[in-house]
Amino acid sequence: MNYSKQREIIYQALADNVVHPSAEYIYDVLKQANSNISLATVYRNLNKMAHNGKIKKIQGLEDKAHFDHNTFEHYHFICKKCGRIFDIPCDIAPEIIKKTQESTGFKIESHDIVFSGICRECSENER
Amino acid sequence: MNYSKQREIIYQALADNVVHPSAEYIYDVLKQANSNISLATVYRNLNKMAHNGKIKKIQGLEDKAHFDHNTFEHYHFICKKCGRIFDIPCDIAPEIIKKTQESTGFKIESHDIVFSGICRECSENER
DNA sequence: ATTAAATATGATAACAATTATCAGTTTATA
DNA sequence: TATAAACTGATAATTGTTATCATATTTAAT
Repeated sequence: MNYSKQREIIYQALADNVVHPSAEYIYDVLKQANSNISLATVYRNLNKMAHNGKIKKIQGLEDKAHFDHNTFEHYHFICKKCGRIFDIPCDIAPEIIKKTQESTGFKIESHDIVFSGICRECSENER
Repeated sequence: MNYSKQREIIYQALADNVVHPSAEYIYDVLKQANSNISLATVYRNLNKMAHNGKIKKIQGLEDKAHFDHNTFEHYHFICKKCGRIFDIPCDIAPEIIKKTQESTGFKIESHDIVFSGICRECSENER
């Protein structure tokens, strides 16, 4: 894999961003920053980086994929009301994985946990 | 929700099936069984049944959704080689949920865990 | 049984997210 | 600096899924 300027700015846009953006969102951000990047390039590089573990791809309840530059082990919560995605720190999973691997004989290389429900803010706004 | 013949045969096709089929797969099965069912009807009813808890929708690693008539709590493993989806029984999750709910204040309504890697069979075939 | 309202259907058009294509450009390497 | 490999922008194509709509089926009330 060669160096590429576009991959660099895509990663930066992802890392600078508080939320967990979609490919389209990153594309819009970069467009507004006067880059003449192509949407295909955004998809290509996000997938490439997700593939080799530089970033994480979040594919869960929704129709489109989201990305996360945080690669330390954590999970996600999607709010059904506002659609926001929150990080969920978690340390119980290693047990599950070990247990599962032993009982099934499967080689587990990755795993994802996606919770969904109503976030606190939306829950409070409800009444 | 009214009774419907089509929903009945869709559920049967799902329940009779060993694998975790996609909507398209169920459609093909029913087509070959001489039903003149429509693909839209398959999608409509799978989603409806998933919505009211009669079946489970698996949305995870792949590009398309899969369905499962097993509604007891369990998770899934997707083999990166053969693409098959396996059930993973699991009883640790309730702890995670309680913990997460307490620490975040989020109301968790559902969750999904998708493991991926290489299944035993593919692992053995590798050498 | 007959009717009327609600719900479901098949066929297909529309849609949104993503990927493939391809000619031209950039990067790494010899 | 020449060459091959990798990357890019523009956009066409693909894929999974949903919307539309005229017709048919189901349900409940007469």
